[in-house]
Amino acid sequence: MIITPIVTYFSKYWPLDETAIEILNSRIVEKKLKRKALILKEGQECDHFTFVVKGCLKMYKIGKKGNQHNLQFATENNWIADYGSFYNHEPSDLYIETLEPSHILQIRKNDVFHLYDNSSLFDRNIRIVIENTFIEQQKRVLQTISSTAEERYLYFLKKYPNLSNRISNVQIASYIGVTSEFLSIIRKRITSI
Amino acid sequence: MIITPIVTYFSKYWPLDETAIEILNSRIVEKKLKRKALILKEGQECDHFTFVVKGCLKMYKIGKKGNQHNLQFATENNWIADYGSFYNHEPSDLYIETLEPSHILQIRKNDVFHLYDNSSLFDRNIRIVIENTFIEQQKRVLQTISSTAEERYLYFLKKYPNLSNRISNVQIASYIGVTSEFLSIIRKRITSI
DNA sequence: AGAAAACAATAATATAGTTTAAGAAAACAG
DNA sequence: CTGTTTTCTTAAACTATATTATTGTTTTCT
Repeated sequence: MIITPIVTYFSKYWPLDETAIEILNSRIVEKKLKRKALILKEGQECDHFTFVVKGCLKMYKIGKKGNQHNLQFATENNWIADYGSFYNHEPSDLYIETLEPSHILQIRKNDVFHLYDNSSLFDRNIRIVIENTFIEQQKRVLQTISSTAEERYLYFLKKYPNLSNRISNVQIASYIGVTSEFLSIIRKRITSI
Repeated sequence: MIITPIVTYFSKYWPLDETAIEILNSRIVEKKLKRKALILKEGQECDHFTFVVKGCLKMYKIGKKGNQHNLQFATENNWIADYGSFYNHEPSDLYIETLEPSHILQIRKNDVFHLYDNSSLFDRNIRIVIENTFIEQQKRVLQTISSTAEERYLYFLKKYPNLSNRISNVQIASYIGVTSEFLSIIRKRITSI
């Protein structure tokens, strides 16, 4: 079944029952995307939750000077969405784009609400997903206001060891909030110790 | 009734019914605190949601060098809690402290879950509170990785005009992620234009 | 009211991070 | 497989921010 990866994912928390699986299965949209495909653009409303089966995506904002600032990455078994735009029905100021050819499963907004209403299991699981994202982000705020770029980089390596072998340093630099040139300097400093 | 401020607050979203009000009223803890009172310390589990009736609180982390980093302020009609510690039942690495003599209402963890189970209205309202905090924080992450200190300060002034007249620049500096000396320089630069 | 603590401004010096430019290596697309 | 794009590194000059120290002012506590 197409939704098996999601069922497996939720089995860690509140395993879906027959009913929930059936509803979910009838409302999922499967997509295979090539590299650099956009699934959300600034100005659009984020009207879907995306689950990554295979591949890698980034969510970013474009700043005044035209440079990208990465807010989040998502790889296998991660969820990605601009929850602010989604829940407040507002246009997003973010982009979501594949960094690799990717296989994703999406649930459209209407279907998310339908699932909330028809299965408290789905509701609880999604809440956990959002809570975890929230907690991650809180740590990140604290880190960005209290650590140096080098500390942020080392933390990133420790926290996402597989990611850092998979995406370019340009993307990592944009995530930790420095230029890629400065990340080069940091990397040199670290390896030369 | 003690909980009137909370009832009024929720009336903006999903107004509580008789039942919900009664349950809530029986499980609220009222506190009057003086300045510099701690309601959460590093190492403790955050086992309460706090609603500010009157006064001002800050939530912060203490960094390696002993300096405070403000994550959030809460004034009248704001909620404050370390949701990460609360939901994952983990010790917090944050402090929550009054900046002024304050009047607060607290709901202990057990009671929060009891309320979730017994009133879907309460459940929905709290979810909205957390969602909003989450969305705020997402904006903040983007800002810290993409803006200068001066931009962050101007944004803070615009966003929290009453707060900035009420708390010291030391606190604001700690929130936007600069030293108070550098904030002085920024302020001079701004007013001299 | 008076002592103690916290605050705000300033300046000099030091460090962290950006910008621009350029070239070599690696990855990608047709 | 080859031309094109992206990535990584380096360096010099520049800008943003931290650190330390000093001083006068305001706020808080008793």
